[in-house]
Parts: sequence; structure tokens; C-alpha cells
Amino acid sequence: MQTISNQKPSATKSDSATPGSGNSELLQLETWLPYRLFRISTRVADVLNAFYGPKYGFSRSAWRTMAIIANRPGASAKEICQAGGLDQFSVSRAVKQLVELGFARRTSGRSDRRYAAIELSESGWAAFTEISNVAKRLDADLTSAVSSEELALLDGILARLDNASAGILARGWRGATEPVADEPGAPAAKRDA
Amino acid sequence: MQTISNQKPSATKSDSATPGSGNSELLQLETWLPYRLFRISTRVADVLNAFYGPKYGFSRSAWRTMAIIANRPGASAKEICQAGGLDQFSVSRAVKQLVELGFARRTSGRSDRRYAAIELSESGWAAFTEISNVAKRLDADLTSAVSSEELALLDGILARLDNASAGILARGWRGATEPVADEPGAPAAKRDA
DNA sequence: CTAATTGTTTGCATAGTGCAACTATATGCA
DNA sequence: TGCATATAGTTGCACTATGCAAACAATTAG
Repeated sequence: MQTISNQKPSATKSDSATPGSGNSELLQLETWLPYRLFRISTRVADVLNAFYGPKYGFSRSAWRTMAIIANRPGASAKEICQAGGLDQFSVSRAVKQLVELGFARRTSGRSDRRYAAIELSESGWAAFTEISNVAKRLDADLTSAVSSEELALLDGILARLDNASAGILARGWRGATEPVADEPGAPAAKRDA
Repeated sequence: MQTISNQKPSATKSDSATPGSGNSELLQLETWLPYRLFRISTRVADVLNAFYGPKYGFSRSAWRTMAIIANRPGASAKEICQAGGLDQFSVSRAVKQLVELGFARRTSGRSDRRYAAIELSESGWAAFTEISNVAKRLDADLTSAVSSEELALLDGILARLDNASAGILARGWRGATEPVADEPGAPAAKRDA
């Protein structure tokens, strides 16, 4: 590999501006926590997608949807949205895809017929089981890098980070650092350090 | 909110297949580590995107590219690819976007004129600084949910998970659980528990 | 009965992605 | 020198994904 440049910002040639502006340290993407989490998760998700994508022909949204309805058979589209962090359009299209491929079906035989009530078919369960096994193996592969004590620690830390991230999302980029009302679905966690 | 269904899989009505197939436990998306990491990271990234997107008019790839060249002024497109986990097309288009918006420039005055040598302009540094500050605040917001000891622990754990995920990516979904040769750019880490 | 509300779908415009083909530069070698 | 080959980067094109408005269907309120 041929390294072209490895200058520090301060060594930038004069017509390129320097950070300056009262900014003590440059942000480094590689050490920014959300980016680190992103890298790990997308690598694994990409590998899983490389399995189910070609084999079953559905999208990431469809896989997420499938995984959600596997745990909540008969869920409505709205419930899937909430559980999976997907918007209603994605869910609608994902369900459509799964139904067309024969992995899911809609049964609207309830009192309120606005709701969809989606569940997996035989082949849907088969596909889910197979993808799950790969997912579990990847997870085991990933977590084999850390001890079980660390994993337990990580579990607690992630629960709180998840909670904090929900707060950040709710407040938006303007948001001051204020506690936010409990979000539904997230495990209760104290922000106390 | 009107809850329609909350059945457990085992209570599924009879024409819907049950997991069965020698599968001891259903995979739960919410507890699958890569998904948990994904949720946290995308929430924060979405919020940051909601800041720089409308304000500066560039994409996520462009922001990543900007952050990378801020730390490596004069980097070539190829270096940006490697550092940011982006493919060459994304980088090419991201750089184009940044140049068109006046945030970066290409200077190919080196010995090897195939390389691009990209750096931020004055306004590029200004934008980067401003976005960085928001990013740092979000990070601080996020990490305020855990103690500094836990954060240090997390740092080490993530370093190893990052390493493991690189191995998973390299091996693909077929990959057995074998150690993989050192990847460039990742901090050295032992897989020992 | 009508209006408002809720759950879901769909069409359309836009944005992002992957791939092949292309330009330009550099290198190896006869 | 001349020509094949390799490398860096760009661009066109097809395809996929996403966001939004609008439509549609079922329910509830007045």
C-alpha cells in the first residue's frame, strides 16, 4: 500500500484552513462511540444479509419484520413498527414482500378489521429458523471475543445506552441534556453514573 | 393504544406452523447483540444527520468522508475508503458532493497524479467543527448514562468485538469459528476471554 | 348520517447502491 | 521506444430503498 499523506492537521499547507475556532480536539470518527457500534453491527448484519438475501430473496426490512412477527404472531403492522423501529411504509412493503414469497399471511378476522394480524406460514417458520441459526452462530462468534462476565456487564451498559439513545432521538439535536419520560418497550434504567 | 394480540408463539392458532424443528429457543431480535448495537448507533446517527443534512445539504457518506479527511488532510480516495468502510463509488460521489458545495477540494500536484489528495476548505472546516460539536454533545449525552469505569470497560470490549466482527465479515456466513489474520487499521486485540 | 380518527396501502419523486465501462496515470518489459 | 498490464478514480445505468401525499378501509364520536 502506498501511503500518500499522513500529515497532521496543523501541518496542513497554508491555504487549507485549520480547525482553530476554539475547538480543543478534532472529532475522530473511529473513536466516536456511535460509529464504533455502527461498524460492529453493520458488519454482522451484512453477513447475515448475504445469507438470507440471495437464498430467500427478501430485504433487510423484511427480515426484521419476520423476526418480529416470529416473536409476536398475529401482530398488527403498527405493532411491528413500534417493535422494530421501522416506519409504517417499510413494514407495509416488507409484509407485502413476505406474503408474496409465501412466508407470511394476513388474517383479518378480528373484531377490528382495520388491523392486519400477520403471522408466519410453514415456510416462513422454516426460513426464520434457518436464518436464526446463522444469526445465533454469528452472535456466538462475535461474543466469543469477550468473557461471560464482560458480556453481562455489556448487557447492562447497552441497556442504559439504549435508553439514553431513545432520549437523544426524542429530543433531537437541539435537545438539552434533560431526562426524558420513560419510553415504551425499553427496559427501565437509571441514568445515574 | 389498542393492543390486538400478545400471544406467545406456543399459543398460535393451529394452522400457523410452530417453530418446532429441533430449535430450542426462538431468536429474539431485541436481545440479539448486533441489533442492539444497531439501534443505539442509528438513533444517534439519525439525530446528527437531522442536524447536518438540512443545514449543509450533504449525505451520510459525505459526512463520513468529511470526518475522515478532517483527520487525514490530503488523503486519497482510496485511503478514505479503507478508513471509513465505504466503497470507492460512495467516496467518489461524496467527494464530488463536498467539492460542489465548496467544503473540500482536490489537489493533485503530487508525483503520482492518479491520486486525488482531498482536503477541507475554510468552510469545510467550519462545517466540520460545528457538526463535530453536535456529535460530541450527543456522545456525551449518550455516555452520561454509564460511569467512567464502565466506559473504560466498554472501550475494551468494543475493541474486541470490532476485531471479531472484522473476522466475521472476512469469513462470511459460511465461516467457521476460526481466527483470522490481523486486519489493517483495527487495534490489536486478543480473543482470549 | 356525517365527520373525524385510526390503520394500512399505494403512487410518485427522490436518493442511494452496485456494477460495468471508461479515462487517466503509472509500471514492467521486450 | 512501444505495448501490455495494473491502479486510481469517475460516470452512466439499472435497480432498490425511502419519504411523503394521498387514497382507502374500518371504526368511533356527535
